Amino acid sequence: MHIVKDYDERKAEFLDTAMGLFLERGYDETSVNAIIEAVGVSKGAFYHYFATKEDLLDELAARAAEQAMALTAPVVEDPELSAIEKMNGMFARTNAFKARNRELMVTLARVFYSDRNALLRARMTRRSVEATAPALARIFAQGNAEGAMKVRHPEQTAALVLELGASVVSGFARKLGEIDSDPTIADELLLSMDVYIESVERILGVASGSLKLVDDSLVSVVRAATQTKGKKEKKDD
Amino acid sequence: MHIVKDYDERKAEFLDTAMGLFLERGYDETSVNAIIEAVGVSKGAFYHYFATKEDLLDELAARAAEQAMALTAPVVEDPELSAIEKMNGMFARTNAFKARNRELMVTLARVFYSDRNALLRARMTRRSVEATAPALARIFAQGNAEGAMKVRHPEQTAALVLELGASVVSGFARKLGEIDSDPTIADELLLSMDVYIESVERILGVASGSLKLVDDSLVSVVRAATQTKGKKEKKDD
DNA sequence: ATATTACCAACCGACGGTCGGTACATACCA
DNA sequence: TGGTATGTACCGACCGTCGGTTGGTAATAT
Repeated sequence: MHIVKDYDERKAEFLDTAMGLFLERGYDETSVNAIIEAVGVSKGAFYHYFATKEDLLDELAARAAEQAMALTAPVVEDPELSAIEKMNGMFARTNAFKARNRELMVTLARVFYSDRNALLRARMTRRSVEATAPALARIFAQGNAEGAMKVRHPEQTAALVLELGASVVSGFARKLGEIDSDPTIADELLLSMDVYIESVERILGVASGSLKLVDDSLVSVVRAATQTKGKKEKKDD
Repeated sequence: MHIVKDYDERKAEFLDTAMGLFLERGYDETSVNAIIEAVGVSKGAFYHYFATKEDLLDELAARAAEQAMALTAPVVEDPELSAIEKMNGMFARTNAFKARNRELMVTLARVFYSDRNALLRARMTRRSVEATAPALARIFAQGNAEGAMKVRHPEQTAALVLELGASVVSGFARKLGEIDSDPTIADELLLSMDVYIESVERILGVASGSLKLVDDSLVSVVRAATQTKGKKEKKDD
């Protein structure tokens, strides 16, 4: 038997399947054999498309970063919006996306939870910081010009804010994983989020309360995640 | 042949040797076989002391965090000092340590440079944040009481500041690794450091310029690192 | 003498990756 | 229209190495 497919189609098939498995079981714990079995092809086919297993991981991270960019591009490029409106718009868009893809987000939280996925996480964070920082820096510069922000070094600050966001998400997810059935954890998580927002406001020198980075939809995702985790007591191995 | 050593002594031997190899070649790229060969013992001996390879990594991270704590403890516990003095004292001590152990620091920068060491990095960061955050939170509370700081949630903010520091160091090290022989890179690194300090000042609500987190000794370490990197063009395989 | 600890080294299954070869699509020539 | 040449998608047995296991032995303590 010998099924032949279009190059891009097959490649996407590998990428999608691998992403699913990585989210499920982690990068290290997902073998190339598992991937080719899931796709239904041979080992040779895999190495026809990717030089190494890590190469696939890289392409995955790049793709994710691209998609994240595409999500916020319309807001970032809108000349009508003020810097603060752009920031709020960016977060509103990503929050809406998170709410729309609740299950994916809860699963993705797991990736960020476990150190198992440290490599996957590092790659994804780096790629998305690199992709997003320039646009964010431009927003900061605009904010300075508008008098709404006081950012002395937009580029460095943009990277810093994004890295900080990744750290917060990481700690966030860790809490999600560590709890067993603590109903108050959701509030604690939202508190962490608050601290992050206030910190960003202070870093940028914007008025307190002007950044609206959390909305009801994100809150509901958090609650859904905590409830999901609370329900299943020890379903894992 | 059968060499018997004291438990703690042999264990420390494993830890030290493994640390050296991890710093040199990375965690994943250092096999258990390489470790036992370097120590000069059998595989059974290794697994007599550590349940898994990751277990060793954990103990390594814990030990590093402990050492970092011990370094700053005298300052943190000094009742004579103000909160800001404590912070400056903590950094001064760690900077002095870095200056004293220049080579180790340059090597350590490599660990933070490459994604190869993502797991090692994640573990070390997590451990040291966990170990340091409570003390830092107490300093923040003290700063609030003294009227020098405005930190609404000391514990969460402490964790955030430490995570941010780790991110900055990470980006820092990446730059060190990416350059080939750019003499201006040192200035760029110090600028990043400046942005970090100013960000922390803003997050804590302290007066601008009151935090002295960088001194000449750290600057000299940075310069040494950039020069070292600049000299050896492509010695690595 | 016996139990416990410290260590040995052969061995295991699974892993990431390689390689010589095969099925298939397309293009060119008759 | 049929034959053949060429590049590419794919196959699957195989390789060395990995983390980890096991059954045992030498040293020490009781």
